[in-house]
Amino acid sequence: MSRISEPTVRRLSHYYRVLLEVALEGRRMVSSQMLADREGITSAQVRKDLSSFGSFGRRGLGYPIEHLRNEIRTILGLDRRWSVAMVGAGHIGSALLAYTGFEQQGFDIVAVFDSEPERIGETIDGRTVRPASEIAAGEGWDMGVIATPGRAAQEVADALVAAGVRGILNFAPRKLKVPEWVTLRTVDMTMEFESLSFALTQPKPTKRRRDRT
Amino acid sequence: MSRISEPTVRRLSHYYRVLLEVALEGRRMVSSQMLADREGITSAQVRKDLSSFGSFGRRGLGYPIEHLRNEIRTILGLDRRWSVAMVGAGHIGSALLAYTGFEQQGFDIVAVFDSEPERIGETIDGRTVRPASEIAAGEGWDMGVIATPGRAAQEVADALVAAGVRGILNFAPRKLKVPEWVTLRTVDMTMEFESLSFALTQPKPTKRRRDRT
DNA sequence: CGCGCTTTGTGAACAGTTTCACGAACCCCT
DNA sequence: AGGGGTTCGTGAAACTGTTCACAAAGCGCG
Repeated sequence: MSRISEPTVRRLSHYYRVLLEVALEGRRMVSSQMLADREGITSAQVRKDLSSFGSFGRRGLGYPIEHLRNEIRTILGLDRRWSVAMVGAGHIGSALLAYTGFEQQGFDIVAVFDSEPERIGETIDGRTVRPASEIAAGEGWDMGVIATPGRAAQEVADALVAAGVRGILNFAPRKLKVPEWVTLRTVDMTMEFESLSFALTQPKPTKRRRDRT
Repeated sequence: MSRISEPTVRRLSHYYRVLLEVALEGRRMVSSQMLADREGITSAQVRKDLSSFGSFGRRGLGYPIEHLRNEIRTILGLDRRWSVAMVGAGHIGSALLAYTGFEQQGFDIVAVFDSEPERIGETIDGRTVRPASEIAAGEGWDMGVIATPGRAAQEVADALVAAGVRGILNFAPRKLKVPEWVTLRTVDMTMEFESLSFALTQPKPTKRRRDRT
């Protein structure tokens, strides 16, 4: 019942998906061992994670899939819808807009902005691209996604903060500064490549830790 | 001079970029404090990171930018080119193909595969899309990128392993199993959204740790 | 009902990472 | 050449996260 750590949260996302899978297989209960196997982690880890927000399992039986899934949904805040502003309608932005998975999870991308004059007014997957200057006015978005080139990222982040978002997902290869009440997550694909490059460069088959995701 | 930990490697990527920035500002030396400020971390962290692969700094002066940058380039394996196979020519795959930043860092996406018959033969940014069945034959790629729907991901990963890649960057929202000699990195955007959603759901302004990237 | 089997929940040990704190090295100025 | 100011390198301490190991709970079956 203690604080839920960041690594635990990330694993909860996985459990949430695996639980759907095993539910579809017709099961009602699932053991920590089975979850662990599908995740490539230890069963102790699973139990510790799940125990951090309550005792749902039954000894000798495992965890009730439906109930556990509902709990996780609540913990992760997936029992509501989130309104999201997307900034940057270039390659990455469009790709994200086209992906329907976010909407299925409750993330509605309700506005799209770009600073390229020629893209303004264009329609992408049903949303009209608007000028970046309109961001700061804000329309009650919960989160913003930054999919612009690196040089514009900080400026956009500032505008999103001004617009009142409380969370930002940044795909630009830049460290951004945001006030402490705004949560920032950065996905830096170049860094991922470099991390791979490092691992492949290591002379010894370096004690290669399991994928940290 | 000890082992370089994964968190350190990720920060090295950042230092590498920041070093370019400060070099362009005309400096020759940079202090751990200055690097730390731009990264939003502590100077002690920077020194620990850099000391893990040698002593390059000069007390009282800081680190020589050019030299340090070259060191990091070597450590990260960015002093050579890597050949990369991309699997999945959908939205995400195309977006990655269109991004020129990877090539600039030494990552050459030299082949593109897809399983959709209608996409085979299509040309995306100069590369012709080939059928996924040809992956396993392999052409000496160093790495593979998986940008397919989740259900196809494991199959693709197996093919890439058969093709002899030693690193895989996975964008599909799935845990993949690969042999221990293959390094796997997963970028799961849905999980990033869920992690944000969790942070925004927390009642208290939870002790919100700085962006871990 | 009692025994054997399974599986949870958790304190304790362990491992890995970050921060602290301070001696040593180095520059610059007088 | 000496003193003051800066900054590195690094052992030690603090912290965070993972794994271990085992008592307790619960089922099924004879």
